[in-house]
Amino acid sequence: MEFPKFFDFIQEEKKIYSKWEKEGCFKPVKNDLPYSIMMPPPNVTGSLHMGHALTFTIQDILIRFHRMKGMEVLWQAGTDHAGIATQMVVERQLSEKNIDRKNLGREKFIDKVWEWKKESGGKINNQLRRLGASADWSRERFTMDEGLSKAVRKVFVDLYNDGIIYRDKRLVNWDPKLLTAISDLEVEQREQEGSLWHIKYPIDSDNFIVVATTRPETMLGDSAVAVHPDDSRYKRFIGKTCKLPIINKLIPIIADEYADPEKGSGAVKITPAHDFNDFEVGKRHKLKFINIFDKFAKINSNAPNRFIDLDRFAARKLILNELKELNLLVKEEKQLMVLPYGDRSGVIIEPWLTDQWFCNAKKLSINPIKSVKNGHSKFVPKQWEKTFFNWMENIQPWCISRQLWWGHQIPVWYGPDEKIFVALSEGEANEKAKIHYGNSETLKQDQDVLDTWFSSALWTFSTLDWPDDSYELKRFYPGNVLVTGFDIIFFWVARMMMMGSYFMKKTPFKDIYIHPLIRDEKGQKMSKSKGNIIDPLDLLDKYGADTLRFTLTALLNPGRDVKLSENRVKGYKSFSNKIWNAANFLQINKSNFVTYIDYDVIKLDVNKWIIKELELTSLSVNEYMKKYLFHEVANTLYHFIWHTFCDWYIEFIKSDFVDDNKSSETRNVSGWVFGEILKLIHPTMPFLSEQIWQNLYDKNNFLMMQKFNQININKNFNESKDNIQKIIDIISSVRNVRAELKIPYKTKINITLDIQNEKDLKFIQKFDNEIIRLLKINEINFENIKNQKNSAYVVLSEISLLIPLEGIINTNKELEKLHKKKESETEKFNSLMTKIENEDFVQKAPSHVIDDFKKQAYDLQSSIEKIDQIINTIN
RNA sequence: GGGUGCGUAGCUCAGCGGUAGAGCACUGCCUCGACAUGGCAGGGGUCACAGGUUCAAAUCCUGUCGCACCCA
Repeated sequence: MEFPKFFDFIQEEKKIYSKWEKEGCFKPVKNDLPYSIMMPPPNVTGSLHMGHALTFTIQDILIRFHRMKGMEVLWQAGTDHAGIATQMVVERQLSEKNIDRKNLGREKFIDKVWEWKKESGGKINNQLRRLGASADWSRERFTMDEGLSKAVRKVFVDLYNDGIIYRDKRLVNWDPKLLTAISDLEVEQREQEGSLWHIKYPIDSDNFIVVATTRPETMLGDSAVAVHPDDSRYKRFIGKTCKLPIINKLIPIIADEYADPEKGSGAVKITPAHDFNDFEVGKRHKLKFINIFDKFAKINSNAPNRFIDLDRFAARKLILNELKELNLLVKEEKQLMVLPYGDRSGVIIEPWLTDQWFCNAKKLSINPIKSVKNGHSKFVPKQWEKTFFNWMENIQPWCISRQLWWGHQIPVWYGPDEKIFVALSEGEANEKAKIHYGNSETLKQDQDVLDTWFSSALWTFSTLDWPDDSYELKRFYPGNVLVTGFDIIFFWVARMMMMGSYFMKKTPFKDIYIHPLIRDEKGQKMSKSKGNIIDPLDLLDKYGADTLRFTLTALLNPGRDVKLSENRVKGYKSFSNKIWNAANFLQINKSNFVTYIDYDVIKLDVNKWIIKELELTSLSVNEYMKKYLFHEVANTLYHFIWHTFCDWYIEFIKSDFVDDNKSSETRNVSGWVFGEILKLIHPTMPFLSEQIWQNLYDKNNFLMMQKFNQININKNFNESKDNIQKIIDIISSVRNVRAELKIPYKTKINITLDIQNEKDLKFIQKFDNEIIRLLKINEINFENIKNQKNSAYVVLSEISLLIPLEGIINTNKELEKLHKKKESETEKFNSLMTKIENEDFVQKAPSHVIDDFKKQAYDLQSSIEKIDQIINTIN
């Protein structure tokens, strides 16, 4: 068979993926042990970025790995409906056709959104396919699906009946552009330069109090001035009133610890309806809540006429001008401050007093906190627990209503007298109303929708058909692990844990693996404005999915951000190529691509050795997978495949293929070991490995559906492993001498090996042909090293090696080297001996350390003695 | 201001009580029938600094300096 020179990933990846999908490889296969990951649903408007590439690569590695361990694996896929983002996208499209959402009406608008979704929503799912994600697309869910919507309504009704959801008038983060409340998490705190204005509030004809504020326009809604109770400057004013300029009404001067004597003037104006801190102060002191903004953040009719309808920034200008004229503006200080911006709209968020639906997150947080504390849910790395506890223990009421059209309309109906009916359906609400009023009344459903995260929080069980009882629900809840970046610990982990533990009585995942963020090569966050974005689709085109996946995996060490540069990806491209070429080599040499071998019939040491190394590698990979140490998985495989298998094993066996006594065993072992390599690398490099498997092993059965072999060597292959290591050491040291002395390979040399140990001698003699071939030397003499001038010497612990260099090289240099080596070994030996002779050490150190030190000292001593002998023979 | 990490080879980082490792980069040699996206070999580090604990510290503790991120 003609083996293509390169893996044509552009052509093959697509073909392989669609074969997998067509054959149903991504669906769970019934088995004893379930394994499930609930894919955190990407936003339906989203498109693949580097963060997605990382998080879904990790998930796919875990999924493929456990599938190949023979578990019943479900990777639940889907997207969320992204209320604000989607509504914005569709609105923008409509406005291009000069259509206003409001003219269209709610129903028609929602139809438009569904149309959009059908055409261009969820393109990220196809991008995930390109990455190789083996999610069960046949079970794909969308948070607006009927089933999931049913779950949303049930959760709302239950939580309302349990008193956890309630209606309240509170300050919310109001987005005056999108005209909706948004959550704390959708508010971005941006640092920028601003001003602190000091303003006089007159007390009487002689006295005034200076307040400092960054938002003078809000003084239209001031209801007090607060000072610290212990602030001696202001103590005498507490309980008095001052005149609020411009409005010209009297407001009280109150004592409250919220006023910070160090900050500004120490006196602070209190605007309870427009600041979160002032809101609390206002409640404590029973102040008036004066709302001065409308929903566009323009001044409303609670302010004097000339301000009405002014935008907040225009109002600020006017107020400052008037204060200046009144001579009440003391000074303006420039300072750095942090302002809240809506992450979708990009405008400054306004704390605004409105009626909203809230969820008592405090109550819901109790069980998740418990289950992390008692270990039912574990954070990996553990340190993230602290962040989680910190957030959960200070959790605020969760505002769940949004003033949007796209989303789950709140299942609440109002009677003519505003009486609330909470029900699973309109019909049920009507029935309740009939009972309440005694006759049919027209009800009006709440116009608001629920926060997207309200439905996403149910993802771990709503996708498994809850509230219906299904096989999948019983089988795959709770999931094994949640994989996510730390930036959404709060979005995902916290909310899903709250809802999961409330409705399913168990937290939704056993492990919570938090991975780092991807940054550019300088460690900067990738962002459009910085122009440092690396597009994963671009990398997929240039290097293929396997290489991108392997790169991400190799760079993924816990606790540190991933600094990615295209050069790193380029580097790992060579690794893909190496694997491809190893396959090519084995194929040329007619390896048997078998999937079973009998360890008991293996005789050759190289074969025992490589199987032993494979076993060790496989054990490490399993250990590292269990601990989510993906960089170790990648490094272990990289080292084993490239250095152990390709650099040494393949080099060793080249001669076996032409040796009738050895070729048959080696063809079996090389083929089998390589198949196991393909299995081990498959979770990280699924396409390349599958392609080689299809070409060489089994056209009819996919690699991705194979099971790992339990490599359980009943015979002891350790001896071969140690012996082959000796051969490797001999070869390396001769190469070293050759390179150091610059002896070209054209110059043929001989070597002499002086091996005292009979067993070693016999073993190494068996390998003389391999050594001669790999070193390109003439011959090996096995004899005691005698006095011989003009030679190079190497001392391995129990083997001495001599290279006669008569006429080839000047040996003075060699002598120098030997002296240097003796010096350094003597130094090491002495430092060991001081330790061994130290009584404290002998008494306190564990015995295995002492033994180890003694052995090291012994080895050094015999090595030094040998060096001495050789030096003597030369002299 | 509060919190969480991090300062180890030129770069990116492992190691986290027993005397320093990897990948890349660099240097030299090599077209030898798998692979130049390659092979062989090599140079390079008082493990930020200062104290302390210990028989033993890159590793644990305290402090200092520097950097990053999160929350006010």
